[in-house]
Amino acid sequence: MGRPRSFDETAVLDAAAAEFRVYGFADTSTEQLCAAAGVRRSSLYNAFISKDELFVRALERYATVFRERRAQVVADVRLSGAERLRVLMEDVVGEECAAREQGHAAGCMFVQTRMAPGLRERDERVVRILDRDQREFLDALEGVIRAGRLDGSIRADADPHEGALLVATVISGLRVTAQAGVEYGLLRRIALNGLHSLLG
Amino acid sequence: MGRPRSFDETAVLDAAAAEFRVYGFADTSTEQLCAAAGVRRSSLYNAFISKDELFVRALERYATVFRERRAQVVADVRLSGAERLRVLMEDVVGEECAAREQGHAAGCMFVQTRMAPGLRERDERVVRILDRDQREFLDALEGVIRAGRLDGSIRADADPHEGALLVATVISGLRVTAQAGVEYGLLRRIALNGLHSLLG
DNA sequence: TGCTTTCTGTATTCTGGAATACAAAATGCG
DNA sequence: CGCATTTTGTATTCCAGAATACAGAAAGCA
Repeated sequence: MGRPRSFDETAVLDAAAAEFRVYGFADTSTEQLCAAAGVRRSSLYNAFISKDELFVRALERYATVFRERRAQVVADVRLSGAERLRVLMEDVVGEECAAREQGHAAGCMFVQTRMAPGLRERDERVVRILDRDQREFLDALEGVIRAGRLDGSIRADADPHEGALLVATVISGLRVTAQAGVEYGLLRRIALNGLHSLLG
Repeated sequence: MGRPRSFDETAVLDAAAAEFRVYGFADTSTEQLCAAAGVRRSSLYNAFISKDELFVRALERYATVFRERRAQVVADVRLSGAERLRVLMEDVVGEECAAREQGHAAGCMFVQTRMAPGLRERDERVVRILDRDQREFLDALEGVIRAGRLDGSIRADADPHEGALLVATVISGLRVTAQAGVEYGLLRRIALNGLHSLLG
């Protein structure tokens, strides 16, 4: 059946996503992608058709990785609703700070892409992925907030839909603020203060 | 003295900033800039040396416009501290929603630029502008929060420095969330909920 | 040992868009 | 008017980086 692939397709997608989320689509060259993934250009173009196509697939991959990580926390019934929210925030802050230690910012493919109209127009799949992920995330958050209201860890007068949007907003904000070089502890407190209307 | 400029330099910078903040540096072509500013390419290159140079100057301009708008609100002693914060949020939400009516998103040159490492590296002035503006904004916010604590409109236990960073974070988050097409009233409530730890 | 497919490596083409070059008309000023 | 400088308009150059081409070597499998 011919020589098999010597590289792992999803590993390449992960590497590509890691580059894209930091430098954005336009400022990531194909050779940069090759270097990051440890794959020759010919192989890259053979496996994925073009830079655009690779981007879409990397975005898909990025979305599923995130979804799974989130699902872990969201479904963790050992934690109260409030605790689950805190862990989610913790993850974001940790990720950003860890990335900063390595020199560059973590970035976020969603934030990057959402702020780039050109990218969204280039391929309708991009919009679909973004929208689907956003909706799923908000739904999950709503569930957590409802759970928190039941177990008493979240204010009873908190609107789940509104609360979910607030959490998402604060997370996006943190990703931007983190670029300015705010230290870990402070960033963490900001995150919690942002959710004050939920956590009381 | 030769033929004078037929266009207003700052008007061009405003137009350029308007394009950049929506489409970002890479996805804004020079002819797009010419069209937006109503100026021929030759004139553009004559007045501003290059696209890079134009970007830096547009960013500078963008910063001063924002600074002045903010200063208006921040210095308005007729309003309580809390009210001033509310007006600042209101402005952001209004701007984003107004832009959406016109089809495209408002975007934000600061958010765009801060999330683009390539852009920051291209010119040290970019970093300087970003940092200076951020510091100024945070200082102004700190002042407002202190004032609010004195006039009783803001919780006495709110830390000014932390609070300022929270406001800035929520604003950045709103700019991202707004891209997802959240309606005005909801966005407004999110903004206020984000400041709950300050406003009580 | 063939057959097939992927890999390595390098060289080449293609292309969008930034930047330059002029020539000629326009405009203000002394 | 004559000088200086900016505009208009088009045509051209230039370049980074995406994409293609292709010739072998490598690797699996029947």
